[in-house]
Amino acid sequence: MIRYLGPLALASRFRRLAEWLYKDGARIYREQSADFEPRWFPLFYLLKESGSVSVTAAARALGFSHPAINQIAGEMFRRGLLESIRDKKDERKRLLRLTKKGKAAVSSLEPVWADIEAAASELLMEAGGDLLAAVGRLEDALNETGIYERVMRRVKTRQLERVEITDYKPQLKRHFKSLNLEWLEEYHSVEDADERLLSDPYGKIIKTGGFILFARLDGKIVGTAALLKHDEHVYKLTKMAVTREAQGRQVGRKLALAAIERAKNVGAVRLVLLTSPRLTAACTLYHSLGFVEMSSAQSWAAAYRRESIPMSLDLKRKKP
Amino acid sequence: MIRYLGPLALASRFRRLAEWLYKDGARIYREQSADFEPRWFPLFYLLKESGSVSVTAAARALGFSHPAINQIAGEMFRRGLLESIRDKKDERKRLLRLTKKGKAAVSSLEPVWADIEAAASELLMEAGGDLLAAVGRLEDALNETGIYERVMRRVKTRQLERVEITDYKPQLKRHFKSLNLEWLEEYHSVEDADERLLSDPYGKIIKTGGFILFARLDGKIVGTAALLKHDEHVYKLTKMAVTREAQGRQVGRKLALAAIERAKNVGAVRLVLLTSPRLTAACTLYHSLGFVEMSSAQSWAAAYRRESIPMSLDLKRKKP
DNA sequence: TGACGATACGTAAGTACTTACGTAAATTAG
DNA sequence: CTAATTTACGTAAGTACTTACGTATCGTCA
Repeated sequence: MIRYLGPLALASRFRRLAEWLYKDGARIYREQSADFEPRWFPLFYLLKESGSVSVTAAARALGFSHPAINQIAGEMFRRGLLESIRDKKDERKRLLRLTKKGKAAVSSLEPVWADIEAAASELLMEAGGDLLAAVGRLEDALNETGIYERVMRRVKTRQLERVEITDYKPQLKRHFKSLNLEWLEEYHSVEDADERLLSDPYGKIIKTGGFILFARLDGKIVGTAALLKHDEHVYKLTKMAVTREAQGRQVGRKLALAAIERAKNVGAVRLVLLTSPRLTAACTLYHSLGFVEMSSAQSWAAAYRRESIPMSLDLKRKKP
Repeated sequence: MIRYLGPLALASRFRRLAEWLYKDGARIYREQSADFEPRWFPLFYLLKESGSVSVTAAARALGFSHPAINQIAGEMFRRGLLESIRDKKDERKRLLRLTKKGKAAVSSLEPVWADIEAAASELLMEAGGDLLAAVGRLEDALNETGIYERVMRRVKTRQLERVEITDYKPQLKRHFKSLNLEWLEEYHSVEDADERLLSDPYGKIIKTGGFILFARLDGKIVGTAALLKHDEHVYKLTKMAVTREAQGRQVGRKLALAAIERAKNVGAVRLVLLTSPRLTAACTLYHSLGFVEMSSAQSWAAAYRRESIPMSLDLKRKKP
């Protein structure tokens, strides 16, 4: 039985429950020789209570898409239960309301509705645990944070844990160059300044008091990042590159987190970087880590045309 | 909000919950660049656990229709995740099982499943009230007695209450004849014996110690039944007729119940009747009231060819 | 053993929604 | 006051199932 699959199969079970309820509802109306479909009920009830409602207003109120309301309204119109008039104040709107026949149908349907309601209540009582309230709370919880966000949070921490960070070693030098070239070739042209720096990472970065970090995933080097020493208190995060296949696996985040940690450990109070608004993923990452854009202060400004947004992170302040 | 509609809109709410879960599931797999649909999960999981399963066996196990399994299996086959072989022992059966690629996919999917499961558990925890168990009990309750049966039970008692029973009065004489003629003309030809009895109900039925009852629905006479006195202890229920428009509204049941009550009150110990197997609704009614078929005892046997099944109710015995 | 209903499967079409997209009216921006 | 954007609605097509139905194979009973 599907029940053993636990929460994973909840969706299927909910769907099946809905189907049972609909099917039995249809059978009940048919047996009562009432020309009425269970799926009409929400709109029918809304119109009974509210008088006249526009298509999208009904959709919002009932939690359906507007074409669904359109289709249901169409069927009810064909049965003569519903009519529509253009809204005088807003010619786009079509106000739906029950016809005389529709209102008459209410009184013959109401006892059946009452019976269905009573039967459903009995059923919920048997199920116990105040199912209705629990479902309400489930909807609230989902509204606040969807399944997607909840799962992704877990996926990301798991991925983050899979990434290993290692320091610069001479035999990793080639990766520093190749990863950055891969990135440069995709987004820009490779310039002389790039070429010089990438060919001598030790001399240009580490010897001047900076650091180079590498990220390893499943034993393979998939990303790198450099910390360039600007002065005693300020380091610059630069030359961050993650290979295409490993993107979206939190490699960049792990590198950035490691860089921040390292900067703190060597007594830095501020971390700066340059990025481009075109690199939305990077910008989102930096923002989420606490970096803020610096509108002024161009003293250490762009060495390359492509880098247009300077960002800065205060290492002394706690994260909000 | 739809929530105000209470249990009546439960079906819609379940459906929407299912949709949310599916949609977010799809998004998660997509983002993980896993070529996997949430709807495959139940079959995939079943095959992972059970090795190889036939189409209908899978459908039964998962609670889907077999075409659903067929379609899902088709998609998984096209992706190379699933293969099928004919069952050697039963050439009709097609055994589904995961391919090498499918089994390989399991290991990459399992961590994601674990994350989804954890997120779902968290969600259920937030919803509280042990929703999963409550849903299980709801399914059990529905399996035992469907919504349809539960509602119809209520509908029927309500309808039963709406029917009023009155005794014979001269001004109702014409209804006794017209109701029975309507019935006779639909199911048989009208014979002389019918004609004579229907034209003189007082003389033929009441003067000989019997009774005639009428059923009134919304002020209109819609049904009738007669109790013919056979001897001091045995009465015969006959000439039961309900007009077409009022059928299915418990008029016959109310008449029969009133007749039983009346027979008891005048000291009868047994009620007999003749019916035809063709009249399934009538047979069901009589059975449900406790009448049993008499295979022997033809002493008071059929006066009319059309009535072939004699039935009898012991008025002294309590209902089982 | 040969006709018979039962079972397994495939295919087609229906259902109750959805997303996607196009048009017209209303609102806002410049 | 015109242009651009937003909103309301209708239509088309997709989705994830279902029911309905046709065909092939299987047990079984006279």
